[in-house]
Amino acid sequence: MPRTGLSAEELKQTAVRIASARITSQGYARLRMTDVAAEIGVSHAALYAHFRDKAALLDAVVDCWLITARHRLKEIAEGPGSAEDRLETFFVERVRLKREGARRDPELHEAYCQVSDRLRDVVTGHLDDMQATIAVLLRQTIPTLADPAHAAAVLQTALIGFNHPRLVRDFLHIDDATTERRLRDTLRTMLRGLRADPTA
Amino acid sequence: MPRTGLSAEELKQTAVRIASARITSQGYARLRMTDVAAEIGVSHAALYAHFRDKAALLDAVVDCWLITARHRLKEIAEGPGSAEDRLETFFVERVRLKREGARRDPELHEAYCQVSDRLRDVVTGHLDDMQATIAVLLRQTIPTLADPAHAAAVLQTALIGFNHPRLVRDFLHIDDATTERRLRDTLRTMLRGLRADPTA
DNA sequence: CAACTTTCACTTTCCGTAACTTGTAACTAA
DNA sequence: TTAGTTACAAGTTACGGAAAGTGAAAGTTG
Repeated sequence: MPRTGLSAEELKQTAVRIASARITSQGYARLRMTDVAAEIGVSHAALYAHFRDKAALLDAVVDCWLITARHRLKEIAEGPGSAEDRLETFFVERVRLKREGARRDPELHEAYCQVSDRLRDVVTGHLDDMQATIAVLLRQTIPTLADPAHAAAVLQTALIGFNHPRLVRDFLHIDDATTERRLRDTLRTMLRGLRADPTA
Repeated sequence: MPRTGLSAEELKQTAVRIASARITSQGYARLRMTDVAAEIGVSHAALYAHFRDKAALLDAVVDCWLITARHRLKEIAEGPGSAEDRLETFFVERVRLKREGARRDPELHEAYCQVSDRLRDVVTGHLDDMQATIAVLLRQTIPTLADPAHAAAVLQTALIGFNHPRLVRDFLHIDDATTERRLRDTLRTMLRGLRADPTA
């Protein structure tokens, strides 16, 4: 039993929780391993037994949020309703979650932007997962699609303006209804295009 | 006749040229009114007779480049070939110009990003002009379109990942051929979608 | 009198230095 | 022997004062 009374997993989760709270209250730029460690009651060096480096702690913080989002979006993708409705709801909800997150907690969103900018595994893995889900939904929506994976990639490209973390932040000044309307217009136009030529 | 021997317009253009060169050689962040003025051979305060403030000089620098791009793109839009070919070439060339600019002169591109981030008139005006041109090309490409202006806006949204100054810079690591292929795929999917339902 | 310069107040940046932070290795305690 | 701590080097940030920059107004020059 470790001297802290916490298992390795418990200590990791405590560190993530504390780091997350400190980012929210003091800003992304002021996150210190020394502060997190002090709040747990260990030396800062002890954290390196659990996280490879500071960036790994940040990854873990962001991953916590991405996991929550993934679960919510998986529920939608696998829930009731037509494939096309689920696909549309998936995209709308994904944007809504992101905008809400960026608005409610801009510093945690900045952490996400930083991790995303550096193409860290937690984010690229998340994007791969999302894209795979979109491909599945596309195949269900347009069964004649020759290459659903390619179509998913093109669709993601067309919707990057709604989903890219930095653009999400930059476009928060545009109201939710307008954003959602444009998202639906763009998505529907893409789907009609994919349907019109499923071999492309 | 002014003491510098330059007309007001000549002095402005000299200032823009010098500022542009200094941004390129020393970086956007190190542009100083005092340096530009010294290079012209006037006091820094004399520049304020020609530019409202430093931001206005920056606007003029960026506008210089935007005007060049606009001319090139207008040539394409009004040149030979089918409307659809012109439309596609317009988008491909626009992206090519931006990527080339960002690659060849990253500091001037940063100036553009800053001016764009602040939603300065020179950039919003440029975007309006581009969108109007796109609407014209769309009407020629799909004459049944109920609202070409709206369709142009939706199309711009779908292609923002290729055109947004900061994303242009971030995606330079992706090779030109891949970028162009994805751009054409996305554009063609959108056009098929617009054609499939021109009232949307 | 137009086109400058000089001067000024305020703001921003630079710079040297001290303090802090990160990550590692040796050491210690339970 | 695991789970820490301490000490350290190298790197980064904070800070205060000096220097420089911005923009406006008064003054000067051709």
